[in-house]
Amino acid sequence: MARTTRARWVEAGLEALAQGGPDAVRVETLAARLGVTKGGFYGYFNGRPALLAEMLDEWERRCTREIIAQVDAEGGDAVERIRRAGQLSFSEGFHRIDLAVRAWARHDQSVAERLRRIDNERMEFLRAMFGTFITDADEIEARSTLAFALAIGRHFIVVDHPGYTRREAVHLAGEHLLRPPR
Amino acid sequence: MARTTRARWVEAGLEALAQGGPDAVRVETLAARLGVTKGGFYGYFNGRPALLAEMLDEWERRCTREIIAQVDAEGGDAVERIRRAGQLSFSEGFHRIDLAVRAWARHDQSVAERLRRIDNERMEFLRAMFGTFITDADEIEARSTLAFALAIGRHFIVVDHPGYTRREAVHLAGEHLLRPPR
DNA sequence: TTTCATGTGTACGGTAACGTACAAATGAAT
DNA sequence: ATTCATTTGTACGTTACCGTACACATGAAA
Repeated sequence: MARTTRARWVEAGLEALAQGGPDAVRVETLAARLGVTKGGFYGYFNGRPALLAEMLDEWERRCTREIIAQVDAEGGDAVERIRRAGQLSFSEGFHRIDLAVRAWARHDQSVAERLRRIDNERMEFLRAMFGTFITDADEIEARSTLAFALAIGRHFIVVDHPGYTRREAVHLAGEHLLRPPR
Repeated sequence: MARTTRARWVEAGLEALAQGGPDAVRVETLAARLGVTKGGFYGYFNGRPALLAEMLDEWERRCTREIIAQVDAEGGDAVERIRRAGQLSFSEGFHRIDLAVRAWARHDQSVAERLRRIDNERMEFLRAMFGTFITDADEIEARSTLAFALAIGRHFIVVDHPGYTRREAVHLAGEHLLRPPR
């Protein structure tokens, strides 16, 4: 029967990770959420660490394939593609897991290495896009770094923007980066 | 004898927080690190949650007072002050706790509220500084947001900057924000 | 229908914490 | 030196979790 269950453990794990960080990924807690006991778990996974590893595999897979392919598919000009990449890479549903992985990477070396691969890909994409309307290498690097930092940082900053909604403020910041060079 | 011990529990707690997040703040672990048992702990604190609360009090105190006062004391022109504020607010030793608190705030409402107070103060400071050489309100908000995002985001991004050191890349990004408006 | 593999529940033992109670140590005041 | 308050160590009960063992259920194949 329900042999889909393996993927469901991973899915539940990612959900728990997004909500409460890696320490919230507890075998028995997940089991309860799935409406089963942990009985079956150890048939699928070689212990909790194995689940965590598979969760990261799954997350990495989602980031790598889906995002960039989707942006390339839709096309558009440089500015349009940067906007889309930003919107996709850090859209709801993705970013919750993403941010949890980032926090996790800060005190786990092996997670940090996986994240480096993902981040390098995204950064390359940003450089390529900025490179379509900026020639100066320093400026490409500066704007790419700022764009990435904005995409991530905004979720870790808890601040009011009097006179603006949060969305507006972030939008202004994004537009600032997309202005043509002088 | 050692009646300073209360502050030492808080200090050890902040250290553990910086290294491993709030879940690493365990009474018995801290005790071991302090070379005592947890015997005395419950004389000072009304349980683990009370320690966490006091840790946040202490962190908040340090952020609020020390940083801005120090910047105001040293003076300098606008650009100089922004640089100093950035360097101080997010300097080694401070930022480790800071980043842990940010990650924590993402799944704890009460922590998020404390962080909001701190972040609002810092953001006000950034706006004031940018306001000394920029008049357009939108641009002030955009640059302040980007500056803050850069200060925080850079620690959550794991990326290589081919041709640049990490430091250089961040520096380029910072300088980009400090350029005079057109 | 019987057989069989597989997934699941139950039960167990182990570990790491929390928090409490109380006795022992220890520094300071008289 | 004796007393006292404070701090600390030890012991205990409790909870939450890990991982293992094994019996039971159940759907698919013979």
